[in-house]
Amino acid sequence: MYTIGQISEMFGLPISTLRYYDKQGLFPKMKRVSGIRKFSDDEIEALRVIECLKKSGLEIKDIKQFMDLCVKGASTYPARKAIFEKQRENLLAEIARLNNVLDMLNFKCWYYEQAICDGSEDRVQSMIPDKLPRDIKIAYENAHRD
Amino acid sequence: MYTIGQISEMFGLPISTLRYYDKQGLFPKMKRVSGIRKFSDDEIEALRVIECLKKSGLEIKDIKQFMDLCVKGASTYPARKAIFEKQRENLLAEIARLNNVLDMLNFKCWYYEQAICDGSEDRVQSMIPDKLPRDIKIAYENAHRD
DNA sequence: GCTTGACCTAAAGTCAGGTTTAGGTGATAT
DNA sequence: ATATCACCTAAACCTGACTTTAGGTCAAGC
Repeated sequence: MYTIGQISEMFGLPISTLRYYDKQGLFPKMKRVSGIRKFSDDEIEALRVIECLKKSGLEIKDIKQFMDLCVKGASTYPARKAIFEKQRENLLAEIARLNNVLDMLNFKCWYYEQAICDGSEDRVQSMIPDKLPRDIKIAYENAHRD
Repeated sequence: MYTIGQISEMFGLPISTLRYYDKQGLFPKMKRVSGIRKFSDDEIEALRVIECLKKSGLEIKDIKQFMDLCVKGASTYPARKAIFEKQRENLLAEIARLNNVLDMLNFKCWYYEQAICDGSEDRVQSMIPDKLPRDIKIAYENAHRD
């Protein structure tokens, strides 16, 4: 059993954040002794899950939903799996999007490199979109595909 | 020359957003005729750049900085290139992070699949971390690497 | 007996990136 | 001449995830 201050140290999270998470219902099993929060192994595990789910882009209210499912036992395994599967779909789409953005940035870096060489954007502008070098053209096309 | 309503249609952006961008200084060259904004090709190009830079995760104030560089002419090509290069570094790091998160989600999906089969988490818990199947173990390790 | 330190609460504040509201101007249509 | 429409402004409001503030409890040390 740990106090909020000890948990704050352990996870490198401000005490105010831990109290905020508690208020949002992220520690549904947490006990108190004369008003003071007692963090047990359950809450430590919950915090690890919270950090994971936050990294994956889930909102607090969705994390709460997951925590509530956890309390309800084995019958909620499918629902919990569904949350992770949906988030995996979201993440795959996001990674694909970011790879297109990366191509846009690659194109822009190349563009300004040419402009710096030439002292103007005229030549490089005139190359868009058909006279670009092959790999740059591919990046340009990826960047402008939605 | 277009009105704010026409541009709103063209880009599918609310008028309020265009006014907000203007207020943030994202159209440094924009003209007005008796108080009314006139969007020219310059502003249309600016909007395309804004959408690109926003997709890449840049904040409004950084986009403003870029727009201000554009106004200052060819001497700012290196500074503009630097902005894109820095953002490319950020994005590469973000994509790498998201790939680790993806491994975490893959692991969690597998975990609950096993738990659903077994009707409990006992067996799958006991496999962590050394008795996991090879590809799951790799996902688990990637997910827990920072 | 009083200060310090760790805990507690409710409520207000912060930040980004907008959106909404309330009120105003000027051209066109009935 | 009056209603409507597209534009304008400043300022308030919104959301999410916290953080800060102001005030309160309680045990330990001097």
